[in-house]
Amino acid sequence: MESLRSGPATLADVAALAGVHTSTASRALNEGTRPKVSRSTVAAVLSAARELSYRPNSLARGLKMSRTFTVGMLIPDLTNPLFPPIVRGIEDRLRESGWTLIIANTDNDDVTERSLLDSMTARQVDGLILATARRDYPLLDEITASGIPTVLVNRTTDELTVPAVLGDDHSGIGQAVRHLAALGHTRIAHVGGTQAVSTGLARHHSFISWMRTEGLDADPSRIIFARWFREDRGAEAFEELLDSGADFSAVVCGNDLIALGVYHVMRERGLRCPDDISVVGYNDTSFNDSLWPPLTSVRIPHYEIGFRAADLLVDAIDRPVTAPADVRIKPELVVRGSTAAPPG
Amino acid sequence: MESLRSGPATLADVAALAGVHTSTASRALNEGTRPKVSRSTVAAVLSAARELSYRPNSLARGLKMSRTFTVGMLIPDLTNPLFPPIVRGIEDRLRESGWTLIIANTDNDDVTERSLLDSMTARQVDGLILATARRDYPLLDEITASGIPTVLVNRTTDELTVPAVLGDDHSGIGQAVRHLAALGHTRIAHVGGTQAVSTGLARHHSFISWMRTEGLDADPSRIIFARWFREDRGAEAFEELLDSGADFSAVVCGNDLIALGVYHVMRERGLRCPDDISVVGYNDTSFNDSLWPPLTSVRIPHYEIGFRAADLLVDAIDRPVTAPADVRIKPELVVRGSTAAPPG
DNA sequence: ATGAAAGCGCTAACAG
DNA sequence: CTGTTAGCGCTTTCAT
Repeated sequence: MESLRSGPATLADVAALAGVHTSTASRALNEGTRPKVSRSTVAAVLSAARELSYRPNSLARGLKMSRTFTVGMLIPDLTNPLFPPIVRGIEDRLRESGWTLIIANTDNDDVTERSLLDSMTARQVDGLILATARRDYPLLDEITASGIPTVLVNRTTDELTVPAVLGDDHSGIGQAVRHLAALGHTRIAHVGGTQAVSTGLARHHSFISWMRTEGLDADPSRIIFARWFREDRGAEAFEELLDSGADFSAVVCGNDLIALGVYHVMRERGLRCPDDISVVGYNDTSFNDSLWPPLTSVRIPHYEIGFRAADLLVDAIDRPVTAPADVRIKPELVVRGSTAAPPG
Repeated sequence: MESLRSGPATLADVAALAGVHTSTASRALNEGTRPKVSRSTVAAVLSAARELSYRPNSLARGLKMSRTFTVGMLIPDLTNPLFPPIVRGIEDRLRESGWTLIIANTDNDDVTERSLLDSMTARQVDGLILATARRDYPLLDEITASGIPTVLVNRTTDELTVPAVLGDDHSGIGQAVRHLAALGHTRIAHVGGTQAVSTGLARHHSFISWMRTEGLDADPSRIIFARWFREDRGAEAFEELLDSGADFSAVVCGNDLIALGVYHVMRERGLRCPDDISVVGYNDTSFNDSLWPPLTSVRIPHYEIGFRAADLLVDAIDRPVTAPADVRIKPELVVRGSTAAPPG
């Protein structure tokens, strides 16, 4: 029953084989319009479609319906272990509804980001998920102005014009600080991440706030920021902290990579973890329990964050306008070998 | 100069503003056909396009040209740290030529894989990059039959019907074995990965071959396979090897995750690395130098592998048929603290 | 319940 | 060099 046409079967082929008009075939094939077609014709069309292994051309369909069932996602860099689970969560949720994801890496470059955005809108994506937000994020205004449904993930902006799905940093840092306090630490340091990004700021503020709650002194001399969420930047900052003569028995890090930097510096300087200094990471990205000592860290359910973000987006696309509300997912402290009672 | 139409500007809008016909506008906008249009008209069209921030609708264009400038990629699981750098390499190369990548995770499930493939062909992808190949991979026949240009990456099949870009496992394992031999090891074990995948088999065969080349005994009792490239499977296999009473002073692992499993078991059993047993990993995925001891591993240039694969694919799409030739990228042994001279 | 006809936005012959 | 015409494959009024 091979047709002579080259290439995959089209709706016209199916219609011809079923002996009906293309419009009827279309109605029979689509869930929504199927009731308008007689049972017998539906059967005929469906069997014709199966026989020809018909797959609707989503380009044609998208052109007609001005809906592509495609979502674009911008991330800083996929090789940051933070993002793959988020992406998986998004993909899995999107696939449930038959949507496809296009991701692209911006490498934190504004020009790249804008050009990628252009290419995505040219591809008529139905929605956008951005993991690239900085606290000050002018690009977002243009995007919202364009009316394309958008959800932020993992990070948010200072002005909340768009819904975001994030880890609850206040809760996470609280668990870290309380854990250390319970072990008997009173002089706790913080090596934070860049304050240009919402997570860096939130963890920093939460640190101060929880220290006070615990009745501890959030001494500014024990707080320092890595210039970026990277191991080398973390090492740099921690060295500076040590060299400043700051006096502490534990460190809460802005993320795991910063904690790795702290590990390196400690090893170099002959400081033992946790004997001399306890260390807590953040995110609990892979491999923490293969480190030595295994790193105590605040585990963020990244997969779920992605999943919820996609959920929100699909909603936003279906429903025109909903008020932008953030979703904050609760993290959980995973205690491992890098934290113990303070020395002495 | 805002038009009354809602939504983004179309070619017709640009043509109207420039005072020419759409076809002329189209010719002026496209590099290839631009020479057919007078200098002045080109200028008028271009300026009109800029004024309206015109972006060609790639759906319409794709429908017309039956070319979408989109490539589909299938991977087992993005959260395996092996894949992000490959994906980055592919994306970066693709972007150079204005192509977009769609990736999807199969979780090693055949049914999922087929359905994802369907959805990609429905989206009219111009080419496919597969990181999901097993040595026996019937799906590939259907794909090649469909005529869609395809490149394999990281793994290949037994029958080579399609070009593949891979790490040179023979070279990599050779470097590992020679390194250990040079340190004085003679009784070297191998905890390989699954033999259902080309890399598992190639590394295993290369191990035997290089042992012989070095004049060492590739004793089968020192060779065992993890059921999968995972830490728990690696631990499982290594325990079995130890329990079998095999006698060795070094282990070459099928990949880093298996090596992590080996680390865990050694720690549990009070074996010291490298004092009692030297360990070599494979792939050199992130974090190896944050482990303790830092893991000696064969570094595969994954980014470059992805880049070359995309290169090959773009070529294959432009040029109808080229003979399928594999590209094998040379890896490099990174020596760290997990390897040393044998005890005694 | 089905067919006819129009059109999404674009490019590609084919005139002129 | 430019305009006319047609059509990619699909959905969707509008008739019937």
